[in-house]
Amino acid sequence: MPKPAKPSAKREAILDAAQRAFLEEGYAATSMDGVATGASVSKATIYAHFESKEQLFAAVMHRGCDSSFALVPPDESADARTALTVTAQRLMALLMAPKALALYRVVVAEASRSPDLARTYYENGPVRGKAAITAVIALLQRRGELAPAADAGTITDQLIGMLRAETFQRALLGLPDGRSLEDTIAAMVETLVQRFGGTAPR
Amino acid sequence: MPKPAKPSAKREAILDAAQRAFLEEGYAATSMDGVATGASVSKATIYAHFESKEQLFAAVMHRGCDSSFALVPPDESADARTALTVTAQRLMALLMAPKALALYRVVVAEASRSPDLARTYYENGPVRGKAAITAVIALLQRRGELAPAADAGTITDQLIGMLRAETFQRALLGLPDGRSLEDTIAAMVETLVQRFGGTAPR
DNA sequence: GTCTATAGAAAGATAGAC
DNA sequence: GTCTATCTTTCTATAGAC
Repeated sequence: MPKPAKPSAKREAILDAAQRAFLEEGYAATSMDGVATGASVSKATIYAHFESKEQLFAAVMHRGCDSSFALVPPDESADARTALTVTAQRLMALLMAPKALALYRVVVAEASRSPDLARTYYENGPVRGKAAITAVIALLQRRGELAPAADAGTITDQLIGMLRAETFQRALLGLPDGRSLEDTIAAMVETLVQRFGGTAPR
Repeated sequence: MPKPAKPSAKREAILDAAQRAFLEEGYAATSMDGVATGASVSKATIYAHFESKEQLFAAVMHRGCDSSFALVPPDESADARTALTVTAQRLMALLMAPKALALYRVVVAEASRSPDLARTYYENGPVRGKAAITAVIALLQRRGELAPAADAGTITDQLIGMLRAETFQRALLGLPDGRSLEDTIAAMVETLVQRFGGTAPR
């Protein structure tokens, strides 16, 4: 009966070691022996808690997708440029965290073999992140700082897209930084403000 | 002496089967037995041509990165909106091809263990693609259809970023399409034209 | 639940005949 | 170069004692 998700010291150690291994090596290259050693536990103990390697992977990854993407909204009084800049900085801090990058790599790699995982990741990561940013954009629109020329969701997609263009992709591939993150953010803010700026200085 | 890259029927069959396997299963989950079967060849024959699984992987993937990303430029006479739209459509056709997606997944997954591969991919894919699009942007700037407010490289990054935002990410994760590609392209074109449009109608 | 020990299958790589 | 057969290691998973 390896079902109950009761917290237990060994169980947590197994999950932690497994997460480290799966994120670093990927699913196929991770061995149960390695996880056992990493958790200072015998292999049999792992199988007392999890039915199979596949289920251990699912448990670990779904847990990783939940531990969440809290995007703190900018101060209400901030003007458009400030709000967009702060939002961008916080989003990039989330996306560029080593663990977030590793999680993304594994989810993408296993997407075809673990569709549930891909969906869970998407709903908890990108979808939540987009919702948080859309709220910021919508607020700026209501205040007349951004024109309602396009709906908030579209603007948000463009914002996120422009941010992930260079820096994120290079990080994902393990390549050294190209242009600076600050420059990318500033260019993005400028484009959105010039495009959708309402009453703001022109 | 498994070095000479002499073309040979069996050698090509091995490379083809290996490519199929690596792109579908990933590096670790691909077995040499599977490749041998897929190529209708014995395992020993593979080792007569390639020193190890790792070298076979490198050969296959580098070949895949070369077989290239030719981005045909739009007609010289096209105006900004048309040129940007056509360029976007052609770029997305390249990025969304199933093989291109599979290649990207594997390169990302193995980036930390195969830095050379990541670099090769980046130079042959994203870098070439960006160069091609930057040339288009620069031409539009010289013709006065786009303002030189930002350098062509920055505009190109924003263009690519906005395109890859939603559709590409969902495809990468194997999720069904969200908003339509046409809408994404149209919104991107509008943003860039409104932001950088020079003498064009405003 | 937790361990040691091991079963049983599959992996990467090679020997040797042709 | 190409094959069959095999070596050796490593893997997932389990049996059985405690």
